[in-house]
Amino acid sequence: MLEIQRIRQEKEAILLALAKRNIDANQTLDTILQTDQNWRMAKTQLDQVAAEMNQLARSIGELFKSGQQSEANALKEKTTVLKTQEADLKEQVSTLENKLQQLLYTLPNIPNEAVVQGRDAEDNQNVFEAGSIPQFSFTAQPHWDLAKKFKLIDFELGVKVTGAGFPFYRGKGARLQRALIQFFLDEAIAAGYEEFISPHMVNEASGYGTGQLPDKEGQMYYVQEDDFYLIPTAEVPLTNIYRDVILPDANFSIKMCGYTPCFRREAGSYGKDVRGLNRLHQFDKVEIVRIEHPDNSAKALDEMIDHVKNLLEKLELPYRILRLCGGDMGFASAMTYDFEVYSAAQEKWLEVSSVSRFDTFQSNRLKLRFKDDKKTTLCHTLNGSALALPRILASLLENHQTENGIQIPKALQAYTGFSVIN
RNA sequence: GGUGGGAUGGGUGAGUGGCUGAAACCAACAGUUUGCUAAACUGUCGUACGGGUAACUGUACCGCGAGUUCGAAUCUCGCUCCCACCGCCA
Repeated sequence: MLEIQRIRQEKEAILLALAKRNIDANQTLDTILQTDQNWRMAKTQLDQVAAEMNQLARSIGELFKSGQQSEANALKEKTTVLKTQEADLKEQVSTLENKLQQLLYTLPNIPNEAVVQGRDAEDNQNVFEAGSIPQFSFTAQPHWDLAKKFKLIDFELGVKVTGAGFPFYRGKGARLQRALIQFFLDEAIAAGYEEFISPHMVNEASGYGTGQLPDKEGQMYYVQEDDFYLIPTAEVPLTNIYRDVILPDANFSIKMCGYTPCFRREAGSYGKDVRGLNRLHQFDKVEIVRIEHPDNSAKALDEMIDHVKNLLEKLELPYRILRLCGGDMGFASAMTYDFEVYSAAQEKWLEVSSVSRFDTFQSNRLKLRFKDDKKTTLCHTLNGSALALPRILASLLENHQTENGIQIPKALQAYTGFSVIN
């Protein structure tokens, strides 16, 4: 959520920045500013009336105490008019406040200067590539065939027990999965992130805090009976640890990580790239989250990128990094780097990580601030996948397949306990 | 699920209608004292929004929402959450 003060002061700049998302926010911003102005006017009036009421009430109290009944009663009469005025103004103020809040909630974050305008994934900038794409002397198989052949994943069983997009991992597939989680967590911990095991369901306030609500309402699984949402990413519980928190000084750098399953309804995306592990309703992910001083968030983002790079290199996977264009960025993000791994058998790039800075967009919703001298200032938040499992698994299977089975990368072998799947 | 208790500032906790934005203590911060540390003493010490260049000032907030009243942390109603015990379950 953008700060209203900022919209007041830098409307033009915001407009320009939002244009990178292909959004013409001119009208929305005008409505916001108009509503804000009306709100302020009503608020000022309300404050004045309230001050008058307080004054009167005090006088009446004193009169009663000194036994001046009739004078007190006379003053009482005066309050009736003020009371209706106050009620009126209160109504106005809260209506305007709600309206403003709604407007602000639906406005996405403004992209960083480095982000280019663009419509969709086509316009993303390729900023880095590493690793070599394997050449096979045989016909490479896609992971869903390999998974079946080696009994690693059972999609049909998942359909039977739950539904599409909820696979079973079994045997070496399950162990590989667990090994990856452990590997990712160990790497994150070594990089200074504190591990958390978090709830897998969150309340509504948390959904709003990180921006999933109201924007992605229909994309989360919802437990009506208790009003809980199944988390779509560990970002939600981890970042919300710091909802309504004021850090005592400006000297902080909070690094958290956590493994959780992630639940996504993926409504509307049926039929597209959903084969095998490419898109699931439940998947596993290790997330890294940072809360930083505004001056430090650019550096933090770089560190996170290096961290993910390092993971992919240890897994010996060819990958590239894209800086997302305005149109392809998430609602809350100011700048996002996507990591894509090349899948040799599918012959396409698969997104395995998304690393973003949110600047003050989340912290403004979260009311996450720090004290700087006397002032309270909004923190910056960042997060990234490090990493999401299914497509990593898919590309491990596809890229590391040989005629004698699937080779496990060295760095993982200590975790799996086996070096080949055959 | 049943019964009972509770929700006040960073923490503990007082406060049953006006003098309470809120005692006291602890923590924190600044200073004085001190050979150092400690102790002692003094002061500061919530958040948000509005107005003002500023000093400052107004308003709101004692879980949330309504209500009673000239006036509510305090009274009434509804809700939420927490704790304890019992039951059930892992």
